[in-house]
Amino acid sequence: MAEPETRWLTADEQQAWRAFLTATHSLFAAIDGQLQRATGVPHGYYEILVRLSEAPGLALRMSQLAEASTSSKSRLSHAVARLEERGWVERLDCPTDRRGQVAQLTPAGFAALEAAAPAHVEQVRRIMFDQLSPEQVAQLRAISEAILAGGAPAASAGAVADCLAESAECAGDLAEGPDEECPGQDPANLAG
Amino acid sequence: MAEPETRWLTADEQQAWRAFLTATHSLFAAIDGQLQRATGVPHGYYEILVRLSEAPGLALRMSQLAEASTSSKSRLSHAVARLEERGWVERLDCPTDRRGQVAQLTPAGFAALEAAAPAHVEQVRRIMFDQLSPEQVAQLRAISEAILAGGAPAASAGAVADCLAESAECAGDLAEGPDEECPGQDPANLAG
DNA sequence: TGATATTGGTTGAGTACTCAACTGAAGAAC
DNA sequence: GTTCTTCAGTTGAGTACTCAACCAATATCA
Repeated sequence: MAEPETRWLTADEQQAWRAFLTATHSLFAAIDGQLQRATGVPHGYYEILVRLSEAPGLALRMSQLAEASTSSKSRLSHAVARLEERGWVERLDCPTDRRGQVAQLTPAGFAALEAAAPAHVEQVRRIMFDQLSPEQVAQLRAISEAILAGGAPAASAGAVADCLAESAECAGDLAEGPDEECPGQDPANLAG
Repeated sequence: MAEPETRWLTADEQQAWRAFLTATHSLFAAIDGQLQRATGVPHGYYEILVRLSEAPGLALRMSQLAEASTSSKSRLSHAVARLEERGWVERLDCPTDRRGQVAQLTPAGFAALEAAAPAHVEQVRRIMFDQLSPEQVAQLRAISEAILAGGAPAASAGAVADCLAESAECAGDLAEGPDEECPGQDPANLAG
């Protein structure tokens, strides 16, 4: 019944871990700070707006939005409440399930997102991509996916795709968003 | 006077960015959750204890501890106050600068750290290192250092080393910590 | 049909973090 | 010395997140 011997980190692992901690900490501080100053909302809220902007009808069921933005239901509920106060998001009853709520991006929210995106993307690029070679970008992606695959409890890419598809069914009826000029047309540029 | 054209992310960059966001989010949630359940304090507090445990005399000036744990002065002040309530850290007046405070790890704090370390390190290993090849670990470290070097406003490794050295001068007089059996003896294993 | 479990989402309390304002000591300028 | 500036650290207000408790609607199943 001996305790399994702790597998301590090697010196290399330790240095990698600390570099990772420091880098991510300062990276997120920089990303969040810029968004907070520019828009008054934190990065997590921006992510919500982006996910909505990419959804059919600019709308998603709460639980699916939660998954898509890697957020707990509680956190999302609080966040959407704040965004609703700002007039950037609206809550609507889901017609197919009376328990459900659908969050929809308003025109004002859409405009705010459009206004904030260039500076945010520029910041992401400055802080991260300008510092990395294309090979490193590919490596980082592979590393991230390996970590995600390794049981860390979060939405897989597949699950996210699924819920976007599912939500169309429910959100389709409601949508009347500003569909033209939608940045969602090129869904790969808002940098979540 | 034309706006510089926004350098939008390419599809590859976008995918890397989102994978990175999702992976770090779930990784930190897992790390923090485990520590919170096991010790009742968040990962940031654990980092503070680790830095103290590695410092000469188990003590550091507040500002240097702040740099070493990539924390703002305000955040550190709040955190140390909480740790002091728990009896894990003590605040002492700095003998060479009457403005200064020195935070010192108490025996109870040391014991708490010692008790928490194995499970924490195991968690870091499970979530991260078990998922990555040695090459990927090296890559991640290089990537992290590149991001850090690229102007993200945070303490460089050199600055941290400096402040550990400086603090010895001030903390030396006070120290009477549990120096034997100190995990700081092998400073590469507590996984910050 | 009616009892139970599950799902979708909200709420409130507690905690941590950020920002700006502040105190008091140390250095610098003169 | 006396003033001015900077530095070290704390404080309080405001905000976001977590957890657990909760309500209401839907499935499940006898």
